[in-house]
Amino acid sequence: MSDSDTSVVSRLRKLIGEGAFRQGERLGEVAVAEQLGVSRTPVRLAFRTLEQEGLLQRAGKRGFRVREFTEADVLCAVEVRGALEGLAARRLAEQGMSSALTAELEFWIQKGRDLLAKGHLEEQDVEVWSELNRHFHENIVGSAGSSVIGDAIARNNHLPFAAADSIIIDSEALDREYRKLQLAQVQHELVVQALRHGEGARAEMLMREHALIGLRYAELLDVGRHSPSG
Amino acid sequence: MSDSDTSVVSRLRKLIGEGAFRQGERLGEVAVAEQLGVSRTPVRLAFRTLEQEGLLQRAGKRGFRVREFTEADVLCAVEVRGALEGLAARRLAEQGMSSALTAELEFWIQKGRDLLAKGHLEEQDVEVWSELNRHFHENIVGSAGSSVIGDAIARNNHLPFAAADSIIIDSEALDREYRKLQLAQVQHELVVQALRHGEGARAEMLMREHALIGLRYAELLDVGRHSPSG
DNA sequence: AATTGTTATTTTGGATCCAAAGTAGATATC
DNA sequence: GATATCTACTTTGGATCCAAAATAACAATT
Repeated sequence: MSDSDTSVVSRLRKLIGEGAFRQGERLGEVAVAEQLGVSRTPVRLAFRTLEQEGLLQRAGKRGFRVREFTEADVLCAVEVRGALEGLAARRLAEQGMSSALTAELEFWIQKGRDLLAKGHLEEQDVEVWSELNRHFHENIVGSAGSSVIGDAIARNNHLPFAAADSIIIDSEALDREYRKLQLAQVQHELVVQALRHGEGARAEMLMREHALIGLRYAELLDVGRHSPSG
Repeated sequence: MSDSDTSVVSRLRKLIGEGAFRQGERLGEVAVAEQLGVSRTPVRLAFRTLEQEGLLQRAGKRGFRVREFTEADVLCAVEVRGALEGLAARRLAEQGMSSALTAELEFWIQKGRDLLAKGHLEEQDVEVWSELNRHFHENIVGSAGSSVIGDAIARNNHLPFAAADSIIIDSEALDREYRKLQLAQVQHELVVQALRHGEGARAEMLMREHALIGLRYAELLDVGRHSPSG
């Protein structure tokens, strides 16, 4: 039993995310089974899961193929997350935050302040940020009064580029990443501010904008460094 | 081959939607297989699909149980659809509509006008409305530039109460349903108006409000009929 | 009497076998 | 030469068998 099935799912998820298969490539059950060293059964089960996650598509009446993603798909997936997290934030602002939740959010906010306090970013800080960022988002989404929103976000996050913690990649340019995280921190603090004051619309819009930080802010943050054309 | 697998999935989906199983009831593979008259294999495949759809949940390390839905879940699922359809509408307004799409939407709008022109609702009108309503929504969501939004909506719609065409139920009170459809028609027309003028924010909000028509408008439409307390 | 350890039963995961459906290729006929 | 039909091969769906894991029940010991 164990999680051999989950393992096949996650192994395939990883392979697809890494681009081990061509976009649109047809995946045969036997071929994948041999490649992973298991029988057809767990592969068949995994295909159904991955189909629902959106990583595979049915190829006509026979088999599955690797889902193809365009630039527009990536942007859309990020906007979807923004819309859903924004919805969660608005609901949370409208229903009011418990003091426990307020404290929890403040805790992770403070972690962020501490991280950025030293004025620059180091390698090991990346994981710390990823951790606190995840907790921040999960606390908001998880407190929206229903797991439905969180489920929708989780399904969307199966698209490898849509997840909230896929912000950090470039550990070569730590100074640029530092400024990005500074901005993200400000956005986090503003969201909490709006939530505390019950400002639903503002919380929603801030959260939605915050989702775009991984996409649209790169060139902005390079202004004054490399190309001052921005 | 055929769609025996799909059949098991949809049969189970139907059974769950009808409440054939208790909320939170554990489903064993053998029991369900016997009940449906198939072997364990298609049931195992179906469980994975239904888990991703959110109708089943993993029960610890062993088996699945029927997902429990609260009132808050229902409201949230509808709001999620509103948020996603709103996102699609805003994107569509911002990118501009093709003349073909405009014509298509106008066509279904006109169908709605025709349906409501005679001043009352009949039994067979329900299916006609369901058809045009579906086309209206699918055209907007399908033209948002990426299938990601549509996929997210489709996954959300697997929750039996969240789908857009679950508006109509009460064929006993056709006069109330008529007024509801009148309102829906106006909302459809306003959405198209906003889309044509490139009013993204307005299109988004109209679409979002439109999603709530099945939930929050019942008492409103009863005003002046049964209980004038609204 | 309570707790722990062992055993038995239940249930799921994985592998293999068979059947059915689809696709492709070849042959025959027009 | 083109098209249509038939056949062979590929691939997936369903059933069954076996193994492993988890739960439950029972017994033994403290």
